[in-house]
This record gives sequence, C-alpha cells and structure tokens, in this order.
Amino acid sequence: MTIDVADLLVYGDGQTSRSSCTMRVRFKPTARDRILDAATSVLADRGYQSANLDAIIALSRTSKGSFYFHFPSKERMVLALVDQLSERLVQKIEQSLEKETRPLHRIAAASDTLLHTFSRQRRLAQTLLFNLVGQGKTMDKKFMPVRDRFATLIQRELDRAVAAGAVPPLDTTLAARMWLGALHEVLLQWLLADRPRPMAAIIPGVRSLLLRSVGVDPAALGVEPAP
Amino acid sequence: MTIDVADLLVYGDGQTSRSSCTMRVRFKPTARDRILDAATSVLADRGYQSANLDAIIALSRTSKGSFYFHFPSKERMVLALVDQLSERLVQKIEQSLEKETRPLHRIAAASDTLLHTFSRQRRLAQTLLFNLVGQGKTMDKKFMPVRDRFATLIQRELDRAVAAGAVPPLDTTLAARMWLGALHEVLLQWLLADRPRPMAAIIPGVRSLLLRSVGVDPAALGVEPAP
Amino acid sequence: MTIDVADLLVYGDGQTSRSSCTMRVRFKPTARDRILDAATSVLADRGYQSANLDAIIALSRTSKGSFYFHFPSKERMVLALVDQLSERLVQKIEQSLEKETRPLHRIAAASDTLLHTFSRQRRLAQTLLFNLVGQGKTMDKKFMPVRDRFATLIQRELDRAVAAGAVPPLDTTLAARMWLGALHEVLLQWLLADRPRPMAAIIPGVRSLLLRSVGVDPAALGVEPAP
Amino acid sequence: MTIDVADLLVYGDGQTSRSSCTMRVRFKPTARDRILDAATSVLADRGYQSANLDAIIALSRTSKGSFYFHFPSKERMVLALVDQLSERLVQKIEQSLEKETRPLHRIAAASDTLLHTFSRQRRLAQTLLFNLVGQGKTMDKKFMPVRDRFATLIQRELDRAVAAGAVPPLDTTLAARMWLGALHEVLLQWLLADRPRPMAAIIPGVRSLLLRSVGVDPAALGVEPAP
DNA sequence: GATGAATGAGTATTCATTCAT
DNA sequence: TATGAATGAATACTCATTCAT
Repeated sequence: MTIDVADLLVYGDGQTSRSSCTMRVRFKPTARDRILDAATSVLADRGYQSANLDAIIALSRTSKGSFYFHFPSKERMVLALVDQLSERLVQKIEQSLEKETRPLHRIAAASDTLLHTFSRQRRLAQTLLFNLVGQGKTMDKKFMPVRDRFATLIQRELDRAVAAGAVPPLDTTLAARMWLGALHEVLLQWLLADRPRPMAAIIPGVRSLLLRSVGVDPAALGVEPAP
Repeated sequence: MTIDVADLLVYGDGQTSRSSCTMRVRFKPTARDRILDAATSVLADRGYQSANLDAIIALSRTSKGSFYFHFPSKERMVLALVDQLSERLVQKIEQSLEKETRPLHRIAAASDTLLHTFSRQRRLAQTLLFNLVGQGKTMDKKFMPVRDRFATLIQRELDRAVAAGAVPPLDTTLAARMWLGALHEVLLQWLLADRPRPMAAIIPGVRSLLLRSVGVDPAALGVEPAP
Repeated sequence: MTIDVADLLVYGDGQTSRSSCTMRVRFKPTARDRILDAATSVLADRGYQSANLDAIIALSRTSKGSFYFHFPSKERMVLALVDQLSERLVQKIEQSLEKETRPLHRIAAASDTLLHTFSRQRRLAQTLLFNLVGQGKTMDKKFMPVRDRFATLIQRELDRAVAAGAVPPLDTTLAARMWLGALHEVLLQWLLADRPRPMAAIIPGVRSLLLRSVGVDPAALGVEPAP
Repeated sequence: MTIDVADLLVYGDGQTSRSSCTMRVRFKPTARDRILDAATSVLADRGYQSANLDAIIALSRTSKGSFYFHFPSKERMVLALVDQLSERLVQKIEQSLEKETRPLHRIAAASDTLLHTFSRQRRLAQTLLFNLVGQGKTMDKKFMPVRDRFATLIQRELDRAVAAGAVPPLDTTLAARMWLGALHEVLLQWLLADRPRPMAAIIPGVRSLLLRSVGVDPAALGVEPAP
C-alpha cells in the first residue's frame, strides 16, 4: 500500500502520454498509470492474448471497475499503452539525434539507440516487439501504426543522408522497413536467448551491416558515437 | 475406412491435398491431413490463440475425437504443422539452389525463393510468419526452432560464400538473422497491405540491399537467376 | 446553485422541461427533474433492466453523486418516475372527464383519452407500458399499483354508469381489468408496429368493442366526444 | 442423479418441440430437455433478464459447456423455449376445439381453455406471459411472433363465426388483439394475487364480456361446454 | 479409428452503489 | 449540493480437453 521511491521514479515518467512532457512534481501515481505499468509487465511475459485482465488488475492494485473507468476495453488499453511506450522510445531516439548533425552518424545513432534502449528495458522491448504481430490479421493491422513510427523515423534519416549525398540514391521506404525488420530480429534473438551476449558487443556488427546495405562504408564514420 | 498403402506413402509425411502442386496420384486425404490443412487456413486467418479447435474441426470435416486421436493437444498439432510447412519451404529453397553452384547466386536465390514462395502461398506465409512470435515467452521459445531453420539455411550459404572468397569475412550468424528479419518485415508489409505491389517488383530491391549488406556489389551477379 | 421558489412550484412536482407542452414560465429545471426526464427517455428505449444509470446520468448532465443525493436507489427512482408519469396521465384523463356528465360518454372518453395521450407521447407510453411487467415477480408486484390506478379509474366510471342505469349490472372490477388489458395490447401493437395506422382511426373500433362488452350499444353515444 | 417417475412424466412431454408429437417410450430426458425445463422455472419467477445462466444450469444439472453446446446463446434458448411452450399451449387449445363445431362455442372454448390451462400450469403461464414484453424494444419485437400465434388463433375463430353469421361483421384483427390483451391482464392479476379466486369462478364472467364485446349474447351458448 | 455430448475453469465486460473531496 | 474515481459481485460466453459409445 505504501509507495517506495523507486516506484515514484518509474511512475513519474509513466504519466499518461499526453501530459508526459511537462515538468512536474512527483505525486502518487494515478490508477491509470498503475494499470499501464502493470500491463507492461504482464504483456511482456504473457503476450497480448494471455495477458488477462485479472493479472493486470491485481498487479496494479486497482479493481475491475477502475480499469473500465479508465479504458473502454482491453484492446484500447493495450493500444494506448503501446502508443505511450513507442512515443517514449521515439523521443529517446530523437534526443540522441539532436546533438548529431552529420547524416551518416545520425542513421547510425538511430539504430544504436534503438538497440541500446530496448536492451536496457527488457519489459518495454518485449511488450513493444512481441505484441505487434501474431494476434490475427485484425489486431495486427491495428498495431501497424506503431511499427510505422519507427520505420518512418529511420526513413527520414535515410532520406536526409541521401539528400546530403552521404548515401547513394535508393528506395528508402524499403530500406527503412528492412532495417526495422533486421533490428527487430536481432532484439528478438537477444531477448529470447538464455544467456545473451552484452548488447554493446552486438551493436557494432549490426551497424556495419545496416550501413553497408545502403552503400556506406562503415569505416567512413570514424570514431564510435556514444549511444 | 480401410487404409490404402499408397495413402501412407503419399500423405504419411503430412502433405496436404490442396497445397500439393507436384504431380502425384490423388488419393483421399486422411483425417490427419485434412486437419493440418484446415489448421493452416484457420491459423492464417486468426492467429494462434484465436484459432479454435471447433473451427479447424468443422473445416476439416472430422470430429473432436478424431482430432485427439491424431494429436495429443492443440499446441502439439500446431508445432507439427509449422514444422511440416517450414520443412516444405526449406525443401523448395534447397531445390532452387541445387542447380546453382556460384556462391553469390546461391545466397541471392535463397532470398528470392523465400519471398517468391511466400507471396504465392499467402496462407502458408501468414501461418508461418504471423504466428511465431507474440504468443508469450513460453510459446515464442517453442516456435524458435522454426525460425532457426531458415536462419541456418541462410547462414550456411553465407558461410560458403565467405569460404569461397565471394564475400568478405563477417559474422554470418548475425548476418543471417538480420537477413531473416528483413525478409520477414518485407513480407509482413506485403501481406498486410490492402493493395500490395507485385512481389516481383520488390524482389530486386531487397536482393540488392541484402547483398550490399554483406559487402557484395549486386551488379556482380550479372543476369537475373530465375526464382 | 441557489434555488428559486418558482422552480420548486413549477418543477417541484417533478414535471419535465421537455415534455411539458402547457404554457408556463420556463425556469431552469433542477437536477432531479433532469434525471427523471432523462430516465423517461432511456427507459423508453431500453426497458427497465437495460436502462443503466450511466446513460441516464450522461443524458441528464448530472453526476453519480447527484443521482444518489436525489434518489436512494435506481429502483426507487423508477418507482417515483412511473408514479409521476401515471399521475400526470390520470390527471389528463380526469380533465377530459370533467366537462362530461353523461356516464356513457365518460367511460368512452376515459378510454379515448388514454389511447390518445399515449399515442402522442410515445416515450411516456413505452416507459409506462413496457416496463410494468416482465421484470420478475418481485418487481412486477411493485409496479402493480401503477396499473391499479388506471383500473380503478375505469372501474369508478363503470360503477357510476351502472348506478345510473346506463350499463347493466356486472362485475366492474373484472371489466375494468379487461378493458385495461385490451387497451394495453392495442397500444403495444401500435407502438411496436413499423408503420402504425393513425390512432384516430383505431379509437372508434376500440370504443365500440369496449362498450359492447359491457352491454352498451355504441350507437347510443351519438356524436363523437372530442378527446 | 437418479430420476424419479414424476420427472419422467414431465420430461416425456418436454422433448424438443420438433419431435414432440411422435409417440415415444419415456427415456431419460436429454440435457437439452433438462435445460429447457429448468429455464421455464427460473424464467417464471425471475423474468428474462434476471434469469441467469448459472441458475438454469445448476437446476438442470448440466454445465456451461453443455448449455452452449445445445444453444448458441441465452436469447436463442429463451426464444426456443417460448416457442416450444406456446406450441404446446396452442395444441391444447386446438384439441379442445376439435370436438366442437358450433362457431360460438368454439370462440368461447378457446378463451376458456387458455385461461384454464394457464391457471393449471402457473410456471408455464408466468414464463409465457411475463417475458414477452418489457425487455426493451429489440427483445420485445423478437417475442412478438409468440403473441401473434395466440392472436391469430383467436382471430381465425372469430372469422369463422362471422362467416357463419353467428357474429356480426367486425374488425376481427382488432377484436382478437383486444381479447388477447384482456385475457393476458386477467391472468396477470390472477397470477400476482396473493390469494387468487379459483379460475373456474372467473371464467364465466370473462367469457360473457368477451362474447358481448363482439355482439353476442352470452346466453345464446346455452349450457357450459366443459373446458 | 471415429463420434459428439459433456465438462468447467477461464475471460472480458457491466453496473448499481459508495465515499472522499 | 455536487463530483467522479473506485469497488467488486455478477454475467454471458469460450474453448481445450475428456470419455462413453
């Protein structure tokens, strides 16, 4: 019943997506936040269908009624959650790109940050990655927009690099999708592995492959940009 | 009611009647085959969790009892199905590689055939691609071996190409995984698109990207190898 | 926030703002009135059980708390509502009887007015007619008094007619009940019909039957009394 | 778990409506029969909405799964039940009319039998009468056909009587509806009364009123036809 | 080999009611 | 007076699995 400081730190960042970019004092997390947080956990290790409401409600220390007061249905709650999580991830990536102006370094940084962030927050990764496909065509289509955000972000950077002449002309839509798929698979392996190698050891190889795939010599980047 | 020996030979390995386009005498498919065939359809439409036994049984014109005579559980049936389907796909790819000895052409052919085959058999693709992830950690791990087969196949070809000096040395395990992920994503997009472009139009771009990612100039292949 | 005395006078008896078509100064209806008004609509559409508080509260632009300030429970609110509505209807009928002294014309007028009023106010009719039966024995008994009011009114007129010698002696209690049932059924048909005939076209036939049932020749009434 | 003879007698008559007119040996009642029988009880004293499945299932000594094996939904089950019950009642009435050829006696017999049968089987009456209205417009319309059967039966007899010249020409559709409503109300009163008078004492009065309403002198029937 | 009736734990969702503010 | 977040028991329905025939 009492909330410890660690919780507050997590929840402070877990306010509803809409209000999450204002600076704020750390209050007791609302029921809505607790539900979304609990859902992240349960979804992470059970998947969409098996993530039953009872588990989420018990974990969030709320009630059935409270859940349905805040969300109209399980589906909409998950959609909201996935939206919030991907929003946060996209913001993280954007932040890591802010200070970098060189196009090649930007595309490298995007992929690096994505892997890095996911590897640090396994639950987030599992929720976002494991539940966007495989729920039947109808649900899969509903989850598509989330995938699109990441693809669009990558494509934007590729387009800039092409415009800057740093990358030879190519179908950036296709390339972005393939990058996304490749990164997804790498993370999947890493998450499901019993004793995964440290992500830092994997990142350089991934980056090299991705850069080469769009006709860039990985050596051209010079020193490693910090993730 | 009696079992023809020919049946056992032809369908004993679990081939389905409808999707077998090789020449072969057509015997009445056994209940087991009808079940697997029906399951492919239902899984394709609804995903793993929503694919209920009643639908599969109705479609296969068998009965509950018959199902549980042939399979110990739904999970084991799906595992068997996915195994059979991927086995068939791997064989197709192997066939398309048989006549080709040049390492570079072999890796290109592998990716081409994979895309081509899936695009021609949407149900197969949807079953194999959409349902291998997102069912919760436990199920996901069980499905991993299926993914591994394709990855291993690609890796083997990459290893050969490296050994032959056609591809510069690289982490082929990682590369194979990334290829698989990229191909998966391309297919996903294609399958969920409302009006997808013809797959033939997509293949060359994909091939170029993949080859370049392992340091090969796509132009080095010369003429297009038939899929 | 302050309560105007005029409000209490006008709306104190629970008149709803929308359905009051008599001339009267229009003050802001109190929350209680808005709730009863909203309840009439929702009950008319969905019946007793399906008429949920959320809908009523949303429609009345109040709040859960406000509802429970004004009414101790849903059941009591509905009872109050039905009471109020039937009170109003009985008053209407009484009014239409006031100017008429001839016993036969009075019983005819009662039935006419009932049909006429309900047909003009479908929501009122649906609420009062559709929801007084079918809610389980317990609820049905609670709603009985409402039915009784109409039966009693009819019976009183029949008794007068008998006393005046205009109608031969008979079991007026039974007759009144049967009249009520017959009128109820006619309205039910009329309300559920997709394209109902104008009520005015139905009324004469109904009146004839009812009068004949108590041994009166409909022709004895002469000219039509206005409803 | 053991079934007593009384049960068998009841169930023997309670076979699914479609097969109920074949002569048959009395077997153990099927689950379907037990469910319908239990539903009759529960519906009788709780009404449609409050008749919860758990109660019906417990009373029928079956299971959730069994219920949904036999019926696709609660609504459809109730519709089937009401159909079966009204079918049985209509047959009873038809039987009581068979031996009677005189038109006036037939219309009297129809009304008498209806009251008589319902009064002997309170549960049947309550189920059929209490649940046909008051469930919201949608459900009410679905139940309409059941009401229509009785109305049609009455109308048919009235039409015959008119054709035979025993009853003066009149709107028999309207008359039949009004008869139905009047009978419904009489039964309702009788069923909800704490100490109802014997139905036999009520029937003559009802019959007189109904006959007079269509212009027939009740005395014209002579001696009482046995119900 | 095959059938299909039966099981029952599990699932998302509803809704009248309460209560701190 | 009024608000609306919170509660939790109740409800209809699902579905993999069993088993007597």
